[in-house]
Amino acid sequence: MGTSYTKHTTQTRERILEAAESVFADNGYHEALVDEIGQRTSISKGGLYFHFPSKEDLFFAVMDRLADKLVSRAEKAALEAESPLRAAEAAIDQVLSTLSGQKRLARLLTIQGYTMGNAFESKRAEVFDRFACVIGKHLRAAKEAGQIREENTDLASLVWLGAMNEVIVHWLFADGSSPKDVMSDLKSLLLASVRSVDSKVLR
Amino acid sequence: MGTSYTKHTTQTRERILEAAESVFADNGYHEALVDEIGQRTSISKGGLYFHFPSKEDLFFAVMDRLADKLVSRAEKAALEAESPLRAAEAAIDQVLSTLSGQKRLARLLTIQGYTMGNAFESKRAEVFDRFACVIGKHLRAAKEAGQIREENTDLASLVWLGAMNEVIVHWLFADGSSPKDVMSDLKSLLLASVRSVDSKVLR
DNA sequence: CTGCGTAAACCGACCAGCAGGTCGGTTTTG
DNA sequence: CAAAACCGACCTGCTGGTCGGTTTACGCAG
Repeated sequence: MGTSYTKHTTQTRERILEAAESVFADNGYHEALVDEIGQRTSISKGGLYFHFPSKEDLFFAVMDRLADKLVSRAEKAALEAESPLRAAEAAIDQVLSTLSGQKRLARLLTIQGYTMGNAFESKRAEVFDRFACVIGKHLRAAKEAGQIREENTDLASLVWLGAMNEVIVHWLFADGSSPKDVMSDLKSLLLASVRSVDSKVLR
Repeated sequence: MGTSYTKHTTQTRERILEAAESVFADNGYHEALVDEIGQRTSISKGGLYFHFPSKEDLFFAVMDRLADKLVSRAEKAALEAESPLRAAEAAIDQVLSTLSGQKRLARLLTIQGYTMGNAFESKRAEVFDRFACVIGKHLRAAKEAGQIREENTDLASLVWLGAMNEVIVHWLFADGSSPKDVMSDLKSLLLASVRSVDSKVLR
């Protein structure tokens, strides 16, 4: 598997990423100290900077890694679904239930991610877009399969994503109901938002 | 109207808030310089600190002021609606169209707001909750009026809010379609998510 | 197997400079 | 003439990043 660069190096990088993830998750970007990552890793600052050129790059690497994990989970779950719409459903289901077990990760992805200055903006866009694409793909398929009424699937995936995000954020602050508890309600709301109805639209 | 504290002082405070708003909007919290606020105001740092005890407090004041403005706009718009559901619709309509004309404000409320560390978290929760309440109030009324099917109106308002937020954020990054352009699609999505249907739910 | 030399990996004391906050003094207001 | 309002040079803590030096890993010759 390509990337030989001594197994040891790769392991160390991974160790750093792991620790960094937790430090960033706890404190957000600015309040996270490089030194603390060093402490938790038992790697000196110099060592850290041997593997990553800057704090910012390290942060990006952490986010990428996280997004990779989650997106692949979501897509895997989607594969096992028996219809496009179910697939989209499964994707958000997966993300929600994963995150609801890991407050810190949830925090990192939704709130802390922002805690950088302008530099991060495009990164946040990138990460969120990846999720939006996963949802969008299945929604588009669902449209072609006639499962949904909504034409604007891009917008719909944005809405779904935004809804998820807000539910998570809300849970992070007011530790009331966990995302798991509202999941079924949430899913029916989101499904209703796009599903085709045969009845006349009344209002 | 209470707050006499010399008209002059209040004016100055307002001037500071105005400038601070624009500086924060441009740069986010961390990258905003107190000195720059001083520059744009022609008030020295000392003067600034006479009116606000810290940069953080100043930022909070800016956010509060902004939220006040927007919420009252939304509620005013809701008043003129002829049904609860229409009122909820009018509220988000108002917010979206206001923000779509002011990228910088939109930025401040959605993205830059986060750029503080943990200190801001509760503030962000507070501000967003205020919007959620406005929506929630009308949604609840709509439920009682039988206009909507959805039981969980709290969740629904979260979903609406999250959707709006995401649409705005997306527009801020990829400067494609403005919120105004997608507004009608968005509204039908959101309405569909809660509206009562007479047809059987099929899937 | 052993020793050796080179380069990768790692160390940690130190630096730099930035920006929030202070404070003694000055001006304005009433 | 107070007291409020304002000034702006200065201070200070903090923290990302550096860098010369040390240790470890590893290929290779003897």
